Amino acid sequence: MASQSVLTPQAEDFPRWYQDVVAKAEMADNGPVRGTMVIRPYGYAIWENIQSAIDLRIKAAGAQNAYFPLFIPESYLSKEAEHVEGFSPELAVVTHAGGELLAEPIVVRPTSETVIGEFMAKWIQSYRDLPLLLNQWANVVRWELRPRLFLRSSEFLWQEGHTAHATYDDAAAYALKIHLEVYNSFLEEILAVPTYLGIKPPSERFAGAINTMTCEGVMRDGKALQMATSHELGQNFAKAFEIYFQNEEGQAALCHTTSWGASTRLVGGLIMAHGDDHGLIVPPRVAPIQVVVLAVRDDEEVLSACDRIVKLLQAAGVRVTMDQGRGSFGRRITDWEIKGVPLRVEVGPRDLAQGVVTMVRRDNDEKVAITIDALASTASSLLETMQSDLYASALARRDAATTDTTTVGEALEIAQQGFARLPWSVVNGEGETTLKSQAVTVRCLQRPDGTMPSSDSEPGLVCLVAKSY
RNA sequence: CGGGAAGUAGCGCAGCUUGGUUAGCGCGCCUGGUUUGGGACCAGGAGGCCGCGGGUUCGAAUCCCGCCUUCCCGACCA
Repeated sequence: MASQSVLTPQAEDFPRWYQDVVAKAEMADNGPVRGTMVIRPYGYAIWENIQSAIDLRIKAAGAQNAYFPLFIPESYLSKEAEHVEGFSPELAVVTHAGGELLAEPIVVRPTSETVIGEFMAKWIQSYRDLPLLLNQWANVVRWELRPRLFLRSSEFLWQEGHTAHATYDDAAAYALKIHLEVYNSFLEEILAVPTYLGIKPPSERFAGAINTMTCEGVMRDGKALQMATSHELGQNFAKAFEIYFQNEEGQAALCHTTSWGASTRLVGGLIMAHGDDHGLIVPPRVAPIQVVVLAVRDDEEVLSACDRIVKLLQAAGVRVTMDQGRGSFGRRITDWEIKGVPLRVEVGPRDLAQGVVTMVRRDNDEKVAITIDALASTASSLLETMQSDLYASALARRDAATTDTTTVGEALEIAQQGFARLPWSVVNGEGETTLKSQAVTVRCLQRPDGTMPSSDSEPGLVCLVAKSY
């Protein structure tokens, strides 16, 4: 019997589909306070895999992990004018503690440029202390008016990097290095999500930055999702927090700082970039479970074969779990599909009689019979194939969702379903206002060949516009 | 934060208009049995401060007020 769908089909109602998947795949729940999120073990396991892949790259880029406090004096925020202006609407402020009204309110960090700036000033004495390359894994709070699990929650988890450099060039180069070697590398190689790399137009810049670089993902409904950002902060924060160093000539000089972050939003991006009507599709390299070994029936011969197979896969370094064969077969398949486990190994009497197992790919439902001898090597290579196939199909969708155009009017129409690419000179100014009035924004600026511009004033830039999450 | 809709068992819902036995149904869950190659079946069972607080009333899931939460559309954002 053909199963009726468990999830709302994407084409019928994409946001509903998203919520269904998050709930049914046991990724997350809403917390009791509006906008808060409970991340369930399966969702958290994915996040942990994301974390370790990003952390590895951050360390390779030379930054060190540290931890700064959740509570920030309100006065710190005010030290950088644009920064405080950008963040004050979404701040959570503690006014009472220990049963008393506080003399100075305490802000729950929305990001940590300010506290870290304060300590950079203290720690940096000479050019020999530079560059100072820090990162922290933390939770932050930004009061959200329209929350969505993983995509926008009032409290979320992220990594925020903060660096100080002696020169503008060094700072700009480092922010770009993070953008490419940490974020883009992670997105392509691990999350299998192709993005548009570019810089934000001035209107979309981080509050207090002189340049913001972005990785804009294309979701399956054609909307954009900012998946990671890297900022050049110039000397704005250095001035506000007096981050000076003594240069080789013995003179005092202001540092140039950067900051960059990626959050639990990546989990939402993964869901919306790869998922289909049957549920999640988790790329093998981030999948907490890469292979599920499914006993077709609950009998001794089948189960002991499954046991053997699990051990073979574990020995080959595959993250594998076993489904004991209780309950109906179809039901169990559906459940694993919703969770997006890349490979399913079905083991039943019919397979065993022929000395094989059936291996099924989650992304294209392709089934192959594999001898048990060849199982581990086939699984490993199929996982790698799937990883690159997922990237390739996401890339094909990205390109199919993008249309070149020349006018703001056309761009508006295209942006109802996807991305429009057009000259920045056409949009810059009034065009941007027109787009915004219909919830369409400039996601990023690029050179015509798709590479990163060095600034928004470079001539001949194109922009990508879309609706966004 | 503005406009709309909604909150009844884990999930989806009926009941509310017209207040009145013990608040129902489907799925899921538990027990036993039969099953098992794409959401199985039979029998039995557990599970409810009807979102929270107040009011009206002899009596409130039902009527009134306030708050909280969720969803959709905007403005703000990783």
